[in-house]
Amino acid sequence: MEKKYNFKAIEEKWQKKWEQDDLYHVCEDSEKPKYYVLEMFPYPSGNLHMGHVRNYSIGDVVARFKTMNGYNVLHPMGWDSFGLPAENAAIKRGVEPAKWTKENIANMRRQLHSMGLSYDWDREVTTCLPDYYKWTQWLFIQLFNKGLAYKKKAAVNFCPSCATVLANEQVVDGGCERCGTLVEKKDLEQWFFKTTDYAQRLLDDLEKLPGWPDKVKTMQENWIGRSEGMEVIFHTEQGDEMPIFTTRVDTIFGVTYMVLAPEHPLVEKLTKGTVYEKDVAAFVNKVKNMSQIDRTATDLEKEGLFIGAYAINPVNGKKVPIWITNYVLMEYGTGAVMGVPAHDSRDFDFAAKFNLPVIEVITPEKGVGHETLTEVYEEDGYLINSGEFDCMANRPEGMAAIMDFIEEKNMGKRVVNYRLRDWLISRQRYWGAPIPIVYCPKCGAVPVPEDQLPVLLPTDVEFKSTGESPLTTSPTFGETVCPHCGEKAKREMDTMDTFVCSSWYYLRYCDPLNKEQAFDKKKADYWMNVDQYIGGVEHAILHLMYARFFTKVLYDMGLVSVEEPFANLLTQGMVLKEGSKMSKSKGNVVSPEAIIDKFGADTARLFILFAAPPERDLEWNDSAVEGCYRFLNRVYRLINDEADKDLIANAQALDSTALTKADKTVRRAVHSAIKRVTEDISDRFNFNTAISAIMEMVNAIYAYKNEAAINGAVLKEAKETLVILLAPFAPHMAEELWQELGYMTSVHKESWRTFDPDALVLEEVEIAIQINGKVKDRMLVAADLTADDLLDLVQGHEKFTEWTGGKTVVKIVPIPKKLVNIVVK
RNA sequence: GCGGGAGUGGCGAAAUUGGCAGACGCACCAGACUUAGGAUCUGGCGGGCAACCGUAAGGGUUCAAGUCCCUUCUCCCGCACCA
Repeated sequence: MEKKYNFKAIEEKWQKKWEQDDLYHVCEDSEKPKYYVLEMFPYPSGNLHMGHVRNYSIGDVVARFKTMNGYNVLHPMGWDSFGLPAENAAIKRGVEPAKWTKENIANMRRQLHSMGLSYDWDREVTTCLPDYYKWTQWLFIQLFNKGLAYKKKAAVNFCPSCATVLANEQVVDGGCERCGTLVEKKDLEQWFFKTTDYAQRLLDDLEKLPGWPDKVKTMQENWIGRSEGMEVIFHTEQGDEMPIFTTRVDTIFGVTYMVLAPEHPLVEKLTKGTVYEKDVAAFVNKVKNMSQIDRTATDLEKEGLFIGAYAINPVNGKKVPIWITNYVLMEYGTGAVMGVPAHDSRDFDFAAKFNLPVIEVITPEKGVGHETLTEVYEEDGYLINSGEFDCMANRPEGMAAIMDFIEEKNMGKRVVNYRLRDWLISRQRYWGAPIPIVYCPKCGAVPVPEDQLPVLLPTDVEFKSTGESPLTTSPTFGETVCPHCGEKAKREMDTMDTFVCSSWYYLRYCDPLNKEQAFDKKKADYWMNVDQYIGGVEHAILHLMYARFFTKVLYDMGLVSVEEPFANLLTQGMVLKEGSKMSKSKGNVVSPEAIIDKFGADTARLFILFAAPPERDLEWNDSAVEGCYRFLNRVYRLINDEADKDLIANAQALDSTALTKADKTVRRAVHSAIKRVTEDISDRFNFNTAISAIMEMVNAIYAYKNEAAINGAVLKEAKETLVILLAPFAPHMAEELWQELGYMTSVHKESWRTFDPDALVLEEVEIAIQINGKVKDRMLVAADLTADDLLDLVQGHEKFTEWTGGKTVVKIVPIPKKLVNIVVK
């Protein structure tokens, strides 16, 4: 009776055994090269989805492959477990966030176990547990002490009806998601990290990351948004300084008006007590209450209002009106802009709408201006109407000359501006790491001393549907004493953005149980940086930028020795069904648990790796999953074939000088599979082609078994190689079959095989005979023929005139092992 | 609008350095075994009767183009008035 592939029994058996043997536990080991492979840790929403399965399958192949190649591999897993969903569950279902999160983690951990992943679970990290967030708080204090954490007023979304702060995601069409009331902007004191201090380094060091996709680097580059320009100080008629930022100072003689952001402090000052005051205030109010999204939408109608004041252009003393508009942002530059309608399309539209004058200062032809400019001119050319700078090329000479002029006269200076803003980390929420700050009436904002950490989240809180932070409902949390002077003091009520927790977890994995420090530097030095980071592209900007920022800050403090956390980054594509992302609302979700139950984890893993290369989106296909299941069955039957047992048991050492043609053919398949799988995993992460190489090898072994004479040594080599190559992809099946082949040790501790180049050598190859690039014939020739040999062979061939059809031969191009192209006329 | 990526059989895809397009798999078709087949095995499978034609469309370079260059189109992702 043939053995049946009982995946359930096999997978459970080996998962249990691996756990008992602590097979995936690692320590620092100076004898071996280290390799740190990391998948982005999940938010414990309750259930694994296919995106997770894909992410962890990829990571697991890399981890197992590197282990088999002699590396000491760190492959950890944990939980990004603070965040809003837990709090919402508390409000909706009355279950405490801690309990809800814990149960979700338990369930997802069980699901991860059922996938047979090679994690060192002794290093599990959970960001919502005090032994982790203690160090998140400690890190906050380090940043605070370095002046990198500071407080300032910032606008938040506020629902006046619910009297609560809303996250951006809770604002729907400008209204509160709960009650629909129009959301207002409210200024609150909030904590920030000074990411802007690191803008230039975050930008420059992208060049040190050749192992990152260009796409991600470009996204980060754009997000940092460096631009070089000038800050020029205009003055109002009344003498107030009004600095502006421009990248086009070459057009400064063309200024015909100025624009301020509605929030600009000068707006109120300049209009107070004038006839413009009321209208301006109304305009400002209207713009302020627009959501950030609406406000920055490109199709937003440009609105503007003259505020009754004038500014003086420092370069020519010209008096120009000051306006306010909805498209100038207070957060970028200085919140004030010069309007040059002739050479900026936005300014051109604005001037046209409000009938403002246009002065041409750049022309395509030297010294020749237009009577009137009917359309914006944004190209380069020659300066005109620009005083002493006339007739210069606007760039680069004109630009440089005007910059020098302005700096000489102290009217402004060259500056670099970034779009990157400081990172707002305050959340008016409960389920996050409390910000470890105490407000003392005497001493001000005082960090909680290290020996008093962690600042624990209180449990005596209420979860109300009004949306106010539950932390504020605790009768015990807020009141404390000042660590400095011992007087009564109040605790900070805000918690940290969960992105703070996930900005350093890769370091905690290096030393997860440390009670004395966030991590031991020696251990971090051993493991860091992460050799391969794998995750969804949706984290391309925020998470990856914050993690890079943290690493740089810690580097500057001497706590780590690397300046970049992730040497190589793989961004995986989405898992789709019927062309769109799996989602509950679309009802096209395929549950990993159901698939594992029906076909086993090995099949699920194999399919998800085989169906597409990892960066590309992957279309789920039920029958293709069955195909992978059939393939594993085929492998199972092949290795278990009773007929081969004696042959393999009695096999002599492989004698490569005494092989039949069939022996050589199957060995070629085996060794080229080793070559291809090795290269596909290590150089390209193309697991799909690696798997197809294994499939071809299986086909070749089956073909070999039909031969009259089978060499036991060759068959043994083939079967063992197959199991080893399959081990990273289908770990349970490989382990089972390795045992079936008579081994008592784990296949996952086995050494990866190297291919024998001699086994790849072909004696004969089929080449194509082309006429003018079209294949006319094929012939079998010795593989070692040189180009000259080929030329002779073809020219002297009996079919030569048949091929050429009697036409004139212009030339013959022989390509060894490939083809011969005969060019005729 | 700007930036990035993609477009190859009925489908997922492969072609790694310019060298025989479609490996591998799914679906489908035929056959074998079988009481039976949604198991397994064997064979076929881009289009066309053929000469030939085929990698989004058009042009170019080359002995040779899916691959290089130019033009255009479509789709996906990111950013979105950044002065």
